[in-house]
Amino acid sequence: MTASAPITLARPDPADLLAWYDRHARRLPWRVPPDERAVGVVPDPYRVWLSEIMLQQTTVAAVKGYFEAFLARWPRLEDLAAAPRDDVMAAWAGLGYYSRARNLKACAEMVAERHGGRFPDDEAALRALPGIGAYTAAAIAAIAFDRPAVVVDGNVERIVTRLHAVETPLPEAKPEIRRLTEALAPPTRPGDFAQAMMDLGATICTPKRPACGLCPWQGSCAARAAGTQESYPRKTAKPERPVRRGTAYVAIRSDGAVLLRRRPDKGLLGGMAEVPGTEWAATAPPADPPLPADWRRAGTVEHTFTHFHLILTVETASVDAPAPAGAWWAPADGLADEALPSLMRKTVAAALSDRGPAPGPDAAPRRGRGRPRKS
DNA sequence: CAACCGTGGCT
DNA sequence: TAGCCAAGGTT
Repeated sequence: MTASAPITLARPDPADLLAWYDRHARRLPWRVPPDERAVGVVPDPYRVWLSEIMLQQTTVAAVKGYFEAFLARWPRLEDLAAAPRDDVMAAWAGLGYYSRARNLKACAEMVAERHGGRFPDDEAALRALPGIGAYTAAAIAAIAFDRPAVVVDGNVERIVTRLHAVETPLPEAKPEIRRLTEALAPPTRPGDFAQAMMDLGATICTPKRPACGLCPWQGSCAARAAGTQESYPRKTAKPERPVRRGTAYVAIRSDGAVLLRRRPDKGLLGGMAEVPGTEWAATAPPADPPLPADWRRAGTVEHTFTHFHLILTVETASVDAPAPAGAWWAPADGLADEALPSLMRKTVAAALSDRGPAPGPDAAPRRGRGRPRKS
């Protein structure tokens, strides 16, 4: 339900937003800016798709380096389709939500084989590809092909619930928000309109302390009129995160190599590499070292996932033995090329730093993204 | 359909 | 600084 707005509140005009976008569009590596688009420059669907997958639940700041690294290494869709899956997983390491990387690879292969290397331009066909849901299908259709698709993401939800002071909490409010967005969308420039909404949400209509004084719709916003903009969108309370505990074993060979294994494809960190360890449970599981050795405690690593907090006891030992079945020794200078998620990088770093002063090139705490280097 | 699935930037 | 939370998808 929507609060009744004062009659002095003008209806938000999409033309005002597009005019704002023409002047303030962010320049992003995957974007064709409005002045170029107006002159007939068309976006590369491969880049639009790659950026949209990376941007799912992920900030622009975190994506930029990865996007550029992927594009440099796999400039075209066929390159990505032909790449070894482990290379793609390793390049994705640190970005999170690793099913995206698995689906990215599967999608590239599917488009290469079943669509002749060209992305389809309609929502239904896009929606059928792995890793592409309702939002991403609409975003690619609108941005890459300028098709009149209605794009509803977190930015749009925030903007629209503020404009109309929608009292229904998310996710209940989604159908209502979609109707309001459809009513708002202009018949022209669907790609620019979608990107304008995202830029507005990212730079003006921010979750906290929105810059309403700079907003092209400041005279049309019910929440702004009431001074309650920060309270939208309403959300149902999130459950608190339980704690899980486990032990990780960092075996270090005399040449510095580290023992790794692969996690199963499904579930948490699926398809990624890890050091051997116990299960993670509410009560610490019993010790289960991968090899007989003189294990000693190297420290503790804490890591917060989306739905639980992990406290990992790190044990380490010097081991010179063949790798157990299913595991392998990763050379010390090759760890950067392994598909190690951030948790496991922290875990290995804890063991190496405990091991004493032999600070490798990256024993120091990483600032910014430590991951996306070259290759 | 609610639960599951990561991480780092920013306040 | 400790939370908060981001251009969602899949099952």
